[in-house]
Order: sequence, then C-alpha cells, then structure tokens
Amino acid sequence: MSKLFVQTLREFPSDAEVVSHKMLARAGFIRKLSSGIYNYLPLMWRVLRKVEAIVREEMDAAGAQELLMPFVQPRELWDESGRWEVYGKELMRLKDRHNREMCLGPTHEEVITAIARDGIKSYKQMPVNLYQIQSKFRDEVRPRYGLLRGREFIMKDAYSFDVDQDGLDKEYDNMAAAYTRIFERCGLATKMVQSDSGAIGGSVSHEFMVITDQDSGEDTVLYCPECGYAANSERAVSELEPEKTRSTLAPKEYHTPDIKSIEDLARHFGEPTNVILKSVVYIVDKKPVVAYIRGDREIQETKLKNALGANEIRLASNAEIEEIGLVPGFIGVKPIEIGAQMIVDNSVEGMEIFIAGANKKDYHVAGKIWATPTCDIGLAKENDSCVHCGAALKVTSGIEVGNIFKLGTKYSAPMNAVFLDENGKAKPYVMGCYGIGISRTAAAAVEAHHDEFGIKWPYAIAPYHAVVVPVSAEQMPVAQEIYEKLQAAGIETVLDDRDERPGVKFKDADLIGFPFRITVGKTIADGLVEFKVRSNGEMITIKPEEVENAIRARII
RNA sequence: CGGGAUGUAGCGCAGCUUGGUAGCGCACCUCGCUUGGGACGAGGGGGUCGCACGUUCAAAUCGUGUCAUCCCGACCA
Repeated sequence: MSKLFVQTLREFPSDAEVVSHKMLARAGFIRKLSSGIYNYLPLMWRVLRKVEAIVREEMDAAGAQELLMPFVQPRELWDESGRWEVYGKELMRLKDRHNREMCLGPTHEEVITAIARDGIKSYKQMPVNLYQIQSKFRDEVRPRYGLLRGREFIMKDAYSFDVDQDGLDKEYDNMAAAYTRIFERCGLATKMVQSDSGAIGGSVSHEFMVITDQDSGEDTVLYCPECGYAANSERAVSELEPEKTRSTLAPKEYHTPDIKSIEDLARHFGEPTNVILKSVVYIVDKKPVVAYIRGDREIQETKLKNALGANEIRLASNAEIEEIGLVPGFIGVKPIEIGAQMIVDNSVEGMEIFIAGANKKDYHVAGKIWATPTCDIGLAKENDSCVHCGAALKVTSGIEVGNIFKLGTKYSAPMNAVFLDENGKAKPYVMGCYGIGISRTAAAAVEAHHDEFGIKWPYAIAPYHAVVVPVSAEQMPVAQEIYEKLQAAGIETVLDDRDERPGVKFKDADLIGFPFRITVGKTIADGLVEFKVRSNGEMITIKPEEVENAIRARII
C-alpha cells in the first residue's frame, strides 16, 4: 500500500455531482484532465482491465474476433455513409498538415464496413463478428457525471456481417445472451429494454440498463411487471384508458385573460386537464411544426423527431411562434391555414369535446375534435396500460451500459459493401452492431454498489480482492505472512504497510472498496484475526490460515 | 446554444464590499509523541491570485475583454 500510486482525499471534489464521480475521484481512481476527459489511475485501470477481460472472454466465447481499428479516421469514409454531414458537432473534426479532414472515431461503422468490403467477398465467409475495445471520442454538448458521460470513454464495439436477415436475427440473440452474461459477471443487474436507434440507425435496437435505486440514471425505463415488456421512454408505447374525454363546456369562445398554462385553464374552467388540448411549437430542421397532445400528457421529442423523419428539433421561441402568426399561450387548431405543419398525438383521438386556444390573445374555445390522422409522439407514463397485456406499467431510471442494433444494410448499401451469394449475385451485407461502455460499466458498478463510506466493488471487477491491515507495527510480521499466502493463492491482495493510525487505514479501505479486509490486531494474541466483508458488513474472527477459505466461500 | 455560478497551493475554502507586500484546514517534509475508525505538539516547503489589457503611486480586490470549469435546460451511445 505504501508503494501503491493512490492518493485518497479527505473530501469529495467540489465539481463532482453523482456518487460514482465523487467516489472514484475521492478514492483516487480517476482524475480529471479536462471537461469530460479523465485520467484512469492505477486502481481504475485495474478495474477497467477486469471489465475488459470479462467482455473479451464472453465475446470470444460467443464466436466474435477481436481486432483494433484506428482512432483517427479520414473524412472520405464518412462522406460515403453520409454521416459527415449528419453526425453534427459531436463528431470531433480535425485537419492534418496537408489540410485533409479527419475525425476522431465516435463509433466505427464506416471503418469496419470498409474492412469488410475489402475482405468479405463471398457468402462462404460469413457469418462473422468483429470487435474491438478502444477509446472513443464524442464531443458532447454537455459532458457530466464523471465517467458516466465523458467525452472520451472506453467502449467495446462489435459488428456482425451476415448474408441475410435470418443470420442477423440469430447473431442479435447471440449477442443479447452474451451481454446478459457479461453484466451478470460484472455484478450488475441489467434490464434489456427496447430503444430508439439514434444516430447509429437501424430498425431494431435494445439497451442494457443498470437499474439503480438512485436518480443517477439518465434514462427513463418503462416496464411491465406482468409480461416483461420494457422500453426506454424514448420509445415506450402504452395505451390510455378507452373512455373518451369530453369537456362540459358549451361549444363557443371564452374570454381567458392571461390564462395560458394547462393548469391555469383547468382551474379557470373547473375542468380536468385531459379535456384541454396542449399545443407545442417546435422548430424541426428549421421549419415550424405544431404538435398537439392531450393536456395531461407530454410530448416525447425523440418520438416526434422520428415521426417527422427529422434530424434536428427544438422548441420554438415566443418570437418564432408569433412570426408564423400564432399567439403563444393561445394556440388553436388552425395553424395549417398559415402554413405550419401539424402533428397530432394518439391521445387527442380520445378527446371528444375539448378546450383549445382561439388563436387570438386572451381567448380559448371549446369544441369538437377535428378529424385528422394521429400518431404516437407522447411520453408513456407510470400506470399507463401495457399494450401487450394491459397491466399497469412501472417507471424506473437506468444507466445504459450496452446497446445492440440491427443495422441491416444501412451502411453496407450506401458504401457499396457487397458479397456474392450462391447465385453469383452481389448483395450488401446484413449488419448488426453491439456496444458496451467499458468505463461507464465500471462507473455504473459504483452507482449500484456503494455506501456512505465508499465503494463496495463486486469481487469480479474489484481492483484488488483483499486488504490486510496490521493495526500497529508489532502485527506487521503476521500481516505480511497472511498477505504472502493470499497472493500465492491467487487472491489479489494489498498489505497496508503505511505508518498510519488504524483509523486512517480503515477509512481508506472502506473508501477504496476492497471486497475483503483482514485486520491483524489485539486478537492475534489468541491467534485470531478479524475478517470483514465490505459488501454486507459481515464480520467474523478467524484463524489466519482460515482466511483463504473464508474468501473462497464468499465468492460465487 | 440559452439561463445561472465559480476561477486564490495537490484537495476544500476565506480574503474582494471599503485597493496598501496572500491566509486557513487537509495533504506534503523534519522531529517528538501516539496506534482499533481520518490523533496531538513544534518546525518547514509549496501560490505568475485563470489569462490579457486598462484605471491607480499601488490591483487577488475596481473596469473591459477573454479563456476555463461546474450547475439547470436544449442535445446525445
């Protein structure tokens, strides 16, 4: 321990917000170099290598082959897939000395597709699954939460190539099974949930979410306790009550001076919020779009974006709303007359008589629904009905540690990455891609396993398995002996040989999170040492020669 | 990109209002003492006060600009 390069801090760093960031920084695992960019110090690197080792074992066992692609990539490749333009500012671009445009790889679909294009010419060479473990760079608009959302992070990314959809479906299931094993071995309980495909693209995708009790999860997951349906809120679908909602107001115009919000309107009229039409104006790819939804529901912007096939979406400012001839707070159902696109959520279908803005200041109007096609752009909520079995949905927050996508020919077709089938016909590969955030997984483990004193590493990914703490110098020889025996037995052990008071050693041991602590103190007079389990606080007094078995009995 | 805040020693902070030779706690070094849950005493090392320009006899302190960091939002694997 005296030689271990680790500096624990007495206090949490002031710039840390979430528990994993606070703990890892204070316990000397990481140190920030720049916003969203961290040094992985020796303890952290040991953890990361353990996570990587588990990932490698399971990926190899699942038939994938490891390779390593360059971190720096040429623009030409990204032009082929069309993502140089689409990816946006998140793509870290740079120029070399010849003024050639390059980028730092945020993901490697382009490169791997180029590799496959050169190497896979025949259907006989497939299926194949290639993966790498490497640093990725994404210039996040707002990095935060330490390792949970860094700009540079370590990721395992795998890409599969198949001759047809059937092959892809099989590999997708194969990867899902491997992922489940990986996270289990890392000591993490995960849920596999349906997700939106985002910038990677493709038809079907799932995320692996670590479910924590805290609010540290950035994603919201809806799941059905009855049938097992689970989805990210960006994608989750649900059913509303079948009954129609109708306002009791007579169909006419009402004076509503300065009453703009749904809540105020509900109070003013003495009506429930579900008979009020909510209108929200967005700027979608630079054009205004008015989205409608039932007053008690919320718009899910990712769904809206997908429904419109859009790339960029944001709320319109009041000025922009006025510019297209609408009155903020009093937007009604006729923007189509002034040229803005309309999109209506399914929830509006169940509104028979409703209250909406009158398109003029200080007036609302009650009336009947107008006929228009609807789609799903609403956020599913807790207690909505499951579309599969009707049970009430539940909500939880999660940390996304892995995701799997069915890409199909999204990259192979535009990049002309083809093979010859049995009939000598050229076809694009059917691809899948599969990611695991290595550094995020390690941080998620801290989120899931800690207490007020520090980290409680799961045994499989702990930087070390055990620490031997001699209370005073007299106990050093016995401590040294135990340390050496454990090391020889393959249990990675640290001997706290520092000239510190026991309190300091105990605090550091708890903070760093060694799964097992062996304390050599007064009881050694009776030939006994104290054996403490970090995860559950179990503490027993045993003979030194029993320590190894005590540890083995407690790891599964 | 919008809103808010903060930059002073490795970490946590005070000093700034009212300009006058930069401080505290922890950490670090030396000595003593202490040893079952972050002891104590004495001595010591370490800072272009984010950077630039300006005002002034004099700037950590006032002004302008700039950069960085953090929080909320928008965004995102």
